[in-house]
Amino acid sequence: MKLQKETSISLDPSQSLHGKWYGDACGTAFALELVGERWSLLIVRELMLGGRRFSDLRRVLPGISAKVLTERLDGLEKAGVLVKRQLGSPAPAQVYELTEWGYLAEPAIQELGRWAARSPLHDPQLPLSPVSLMLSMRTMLDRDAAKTFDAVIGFEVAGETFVAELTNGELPIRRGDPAAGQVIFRAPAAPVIAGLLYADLPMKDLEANAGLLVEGDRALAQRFLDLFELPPKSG
Amino acid sequence: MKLQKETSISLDPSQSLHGKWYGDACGTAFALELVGERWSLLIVRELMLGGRRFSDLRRVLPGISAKVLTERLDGLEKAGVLVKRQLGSPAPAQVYELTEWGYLAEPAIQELGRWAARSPLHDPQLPLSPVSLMLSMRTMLDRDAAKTFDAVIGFEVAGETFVAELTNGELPIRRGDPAAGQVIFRAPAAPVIAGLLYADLPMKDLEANAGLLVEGDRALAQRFLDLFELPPKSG
DNA sequence: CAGAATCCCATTCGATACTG
DNA sequence: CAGTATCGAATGGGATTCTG
Repeated sequence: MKLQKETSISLDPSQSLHGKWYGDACGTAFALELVGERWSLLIVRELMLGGRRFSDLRRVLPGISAKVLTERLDGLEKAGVLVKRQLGSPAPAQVYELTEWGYLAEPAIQELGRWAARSPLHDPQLPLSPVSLMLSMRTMLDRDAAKTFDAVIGFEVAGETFVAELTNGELPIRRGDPAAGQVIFRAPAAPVIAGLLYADLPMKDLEANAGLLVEGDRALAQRFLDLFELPPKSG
Repeated sequence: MKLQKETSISLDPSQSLHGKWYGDACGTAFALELVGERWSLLIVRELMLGGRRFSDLRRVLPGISAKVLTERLDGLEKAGVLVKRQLGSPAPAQVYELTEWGYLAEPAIQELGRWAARSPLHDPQLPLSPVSLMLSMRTMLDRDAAKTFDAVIGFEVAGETFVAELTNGELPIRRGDPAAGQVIFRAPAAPVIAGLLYADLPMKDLEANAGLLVEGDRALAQRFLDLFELPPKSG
């Protein structure tokens, strides 16, 4: 009798996914139904560059409790935003991964970030996760200036590694070995790189006192860094 | 014992605007700090086409209580998203209006809506406010197809009136007398127009049984309607 | 009618402790 | 490591009432 509907999602639109329904066909309202709870969108953000494990998420979301993380992962899975995958290969482990549709949330996340960054109250000096940093680069890239610029840049930030491949004004980023880059930035924490990108702090200073390490073509590195800037503050 | 926090809002960025802080420099996290609470973003949405009064907001946000609306308006004012203005001209009244920066949230709201509309779970048949409808048109407009098409369209939806002026693939919308349009759509409720735009229901049917009224150049009307479509469902 | 103030219950949060 | 279980405290928000 109660086959899948119970265990999966009720498609009855009068039923909320989490009990609080705006009763509104507006896509924005529905989006809030899906990811409007505290922490949800930040979890999606952290998965945006590839699947992560439970403990990874706890680590990069300072302050989230195991209980809430469990609840949110459940909700997001029911909403079709992510899937939980069992990896049994080397050691048994489970990974949470965005669905195809989940990945499509990136523009929304970016627009929210771009907007908030223009608030006079925004403080860019706070801690930042490696993924946030990498995504912010996609948001803040000056695409026009980048059109005539190809480069492969490696990153190692707080132990996580990425490769960014600038081509045609696009900046795909994947997890991978940074040694593949013409330039490699290594930093013990994301805000160091953020200072470089957005506060225009000199490489040398950060190398001297913030643990930054820049390997490879330094001129290319600087040209790359100049492609990024925060949107102007409003008000 | 703990007096200071509750009596006022601190602008110290290490202090939350509403007591729950993500402690994250990521713009998205800060956006959620500002508008992440239940109802907040929908209030912003409803103000997107111009200031509204307390009771207007209560009417178009079915289910919000006076208490919560008051709290959210307070919070949004402190966050710099909106301002409360006293109009004393004809009758004393107060209007909530977005700040310049508040208006800049439209792309974020639209991207969220566009994303959610692609969910297989989204039901476009629910109630819809007039403002949601008008904003959705800006989201779902096929800008390429619209580039070669100029038109002025009037709307009267559930008693609210708007003028949309299609030019250069842009669709500015303001409140105003719909009689200014070459075509005027009148409908008792927003979903009627939504059916026209997104479900491709025939004008004639809706005129016959949903209270739709189309005045003016009907061929132009149909051409205009053809410019809109929902994004493809994902998954 | 606009909105502040109060009451009150259900929900939610986050910390800690515990389990396979 | 990947979660459950539990519990006290805080918050959410609906209903109602009060003020101008």
